[in-house]
Amino acid sequence: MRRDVFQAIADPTRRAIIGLIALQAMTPNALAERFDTSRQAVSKHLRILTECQLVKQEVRGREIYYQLEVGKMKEIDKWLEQFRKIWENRFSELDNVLLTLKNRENE
Amino acid sequence: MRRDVFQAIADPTRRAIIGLIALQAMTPNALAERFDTSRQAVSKHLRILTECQLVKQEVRGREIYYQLEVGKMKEIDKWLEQFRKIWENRFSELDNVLLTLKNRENE
DNA sequence: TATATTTGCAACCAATTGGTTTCATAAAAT
DNA sequence: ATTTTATGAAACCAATTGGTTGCAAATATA
Repeated sequence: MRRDVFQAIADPTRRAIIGLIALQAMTPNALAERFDTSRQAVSKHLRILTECQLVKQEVRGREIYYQLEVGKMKEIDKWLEQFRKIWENRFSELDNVLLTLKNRENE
Repeated sequence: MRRDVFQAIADPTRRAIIGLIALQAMTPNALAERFDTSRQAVSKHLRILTECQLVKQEVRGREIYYQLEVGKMKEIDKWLEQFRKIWENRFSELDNVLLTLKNRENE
């Protein structure tokens, strides 16, 4: 079964869960209240997030607090790095095109 | 049908395609040679990438050159922004512990 | 003109996904 | 001691996914 960060963040509910537990640890029940699905569905999402180490658990009695493993998010950032270089350079490329067009007008 | 950037980058083959056409525009045939799947499979990936505007086409005779719409990648970057703040401020280490403790107090 | 090349699309298929309901277990509350 | 609460896991299901093969259309080449 493929379990990586990219597959994990593909689902909108999971992205929302990530957004919530990034701010503070939450239990499955507390999370489920925020969504329009069953607690069990949220539990399955948490299992997926756990499997790709995006989330860690802290057991407290019968409750389990889930919290984001923020560092894992860097994996996405790392992959984005190569494109960030490009889109930052795009500005100068665009500028060059505009300059060329402007120069042609002046001839 | 859900078509967003996050779903698009979930597939490893699509991520590889994105990586390739980020550097230079390529035809479906040229792309297919780089992978262990059929041209049609690559074509389907390109369709998905097109549908979420991650890719633009340039028709040249019977060939179609696909190129990355780099700006669209910023959407991922934008989503990551909120977490970048956390991991850069080493917020994840100490303060999340404090948040958890605060959470306990509130019960 | 006839043939080869490049491509997208439709039909089909097995595997995966995200959801459900039902159940068992463990901890807290009564 | 009994009941309530919190949770994960299993069985099931419809929809989606990523792949295939077999077209048809359009462009290039002989």
